[in-house]
Amino acid sequence: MEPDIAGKPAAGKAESQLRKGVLEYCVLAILRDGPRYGVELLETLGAVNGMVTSQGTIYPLLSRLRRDGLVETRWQESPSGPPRRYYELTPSGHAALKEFTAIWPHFRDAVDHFITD
Amino acid sequence: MEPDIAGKPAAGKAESQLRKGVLEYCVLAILRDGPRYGVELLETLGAVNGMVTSQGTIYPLLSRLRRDGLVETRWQESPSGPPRRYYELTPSGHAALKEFTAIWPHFRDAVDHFITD
DNA sequence: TCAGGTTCCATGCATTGCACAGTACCTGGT
DNA sequence: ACCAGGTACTGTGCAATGCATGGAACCTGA
Repeated sequence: MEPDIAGKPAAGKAESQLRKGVLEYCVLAILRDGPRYGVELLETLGAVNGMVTSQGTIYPLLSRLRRDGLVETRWQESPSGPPRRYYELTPSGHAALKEFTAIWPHFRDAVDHFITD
Repeated sequence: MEPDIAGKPAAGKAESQLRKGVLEYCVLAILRDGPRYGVELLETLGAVNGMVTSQGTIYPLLSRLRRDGLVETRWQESPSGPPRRYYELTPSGHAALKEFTAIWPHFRDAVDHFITD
């Protein structure tokens, strides 16, 4: 059992709670640029400050996205290692992402409004 | 049983999930300007686009804040109606708010980075 | 053969927004 | 005096989600 890609064991409580409901759409946004597989998504997320997460988060999340019809998957052999499951946006996934990108600015500005006195 | 202040029964699933972990700090931020009571907080939150919530959300949240020592309360008579419980920040509350205001900009920019291609 | 890295999956817990239901206080009309 | 309606607070139960934990399968290289 290997430790997760993220070196830090866990960020603060606030940061963890912030990800709720946002991580899902960040994944959809990444998939907008083309198909990705699990570990690749982890790396892309971890490259951005404050978005580090772990396999225990990403795989259940991807299962939910698949269950809800927001992504489709296909297996592909890896040049080294076990086969990879590539995730790709469905029309529903595109729609969900579009809906979020419409809501997000309002929400972001609302929080800014309260935080900055 | 009266309906909540918010006219709209419920926003989309995304908007609801967005509030998780943020509402708590918005409340702390409002309390930074001075003591407020429950319904007053509901009105202040509802005045900002995307932050509408209900009593079923705010009162359990306030109970948690009190349990965790982030706020203190005192009862005060109302000019018309039942007595009001006023909430006020403790030093721990100020510290938690300060921690969040330090994290939020990074998180906000991270989401923006993914969303805006 | 076997140790280690890579990739995936499933289970269980804590947190949190919210719907729903209930209690208590005050005011004003009859 | 009585009661309807508004104000304000409280508690319970559910669903969604991040995450820790454990594990299985595949490949490479010593």
